Amino acid sequence: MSDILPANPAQRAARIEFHQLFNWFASAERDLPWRAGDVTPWQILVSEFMLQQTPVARVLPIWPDWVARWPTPSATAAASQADVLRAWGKLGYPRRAKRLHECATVIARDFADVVPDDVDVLQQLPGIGSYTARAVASFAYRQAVPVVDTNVRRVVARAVHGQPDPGAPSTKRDLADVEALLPNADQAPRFSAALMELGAIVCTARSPRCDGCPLRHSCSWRLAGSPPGTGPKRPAQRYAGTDRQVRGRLLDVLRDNAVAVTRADLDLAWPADAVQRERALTSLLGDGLVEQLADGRFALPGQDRNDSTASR
DNA sequence: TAGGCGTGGAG
DNA sequence: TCTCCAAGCCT
Repeated sequence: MSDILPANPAQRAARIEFHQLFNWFASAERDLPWRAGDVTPWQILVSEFMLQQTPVARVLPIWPDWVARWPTPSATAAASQADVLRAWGKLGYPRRAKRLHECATVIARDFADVVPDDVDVLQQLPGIGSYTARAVASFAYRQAVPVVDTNVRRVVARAVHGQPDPGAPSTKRDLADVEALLPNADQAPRFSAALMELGAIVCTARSPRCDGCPLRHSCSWRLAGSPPGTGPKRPAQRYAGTDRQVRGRLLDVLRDNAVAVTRADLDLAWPADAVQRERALTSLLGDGLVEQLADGRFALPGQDRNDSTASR
């Protein structure tokens, strides 16, 4: 059927076997709750925030409770930052939670509580970059825009370009690559979802399951004999002992305490290195993820100061 | 544009 | 144990 070929005949040279891909997706698609039919654009946006650099398995237990508690931008905006940061829990990169809250505030205030459907408008919102803007436009609003995440980049690198791994990210080139593959309007969102799914569960970074790949007969990388990659692009990002770990420890203390804590409480979270601890705390204050009260204690921003020593 | 930013599971 | 990596964004 021509309707699932690339819209431009010249682009058909790009070797993605659409029928195979769609057929595979029809049976292999994971039953993820944010893909259900009654999910709103805002709730899809929430899932995209959570999925930024965080595996599906970790988002799965958080998202349903979150969207039940705060179903709309205005409901989210009405919550305190402290409540949002606690609900975010240990998903990681808590700045995302703060930006999600800011994003909700802007949408409630400036967009009548309706998530914008324009990629360029979306991308101006806090915490929304190229990928997230396009994911919302495509998955929530069914637009035929390219959606490029790390999975798509990897699948295209292999299936189309015959490379074991994607090159350095280049938004412009990556978008052009996927644009050239995109089927016509109706099929585009499902195509993007299928490509991402393929990258997530078959064409994986570490040990691709090529035997079960719907593109195995046309994949350029496969046809080239699956030459090995050259290792990670970005040098191993260590975690143990870094400021990020210290920030995580400090924030963990604050999440666990309903009342403001003292500096001594924070010292216990990272006793070994006072200099590093102070640096981490300063950066958290700078990021607006922690605030210091007039009495010197520390709390999550907007937290109730329901403590005996609080003057009021 | 390179590097900072959490966390934990898999190999 | 240790390394890699997971639906990125921001400066």
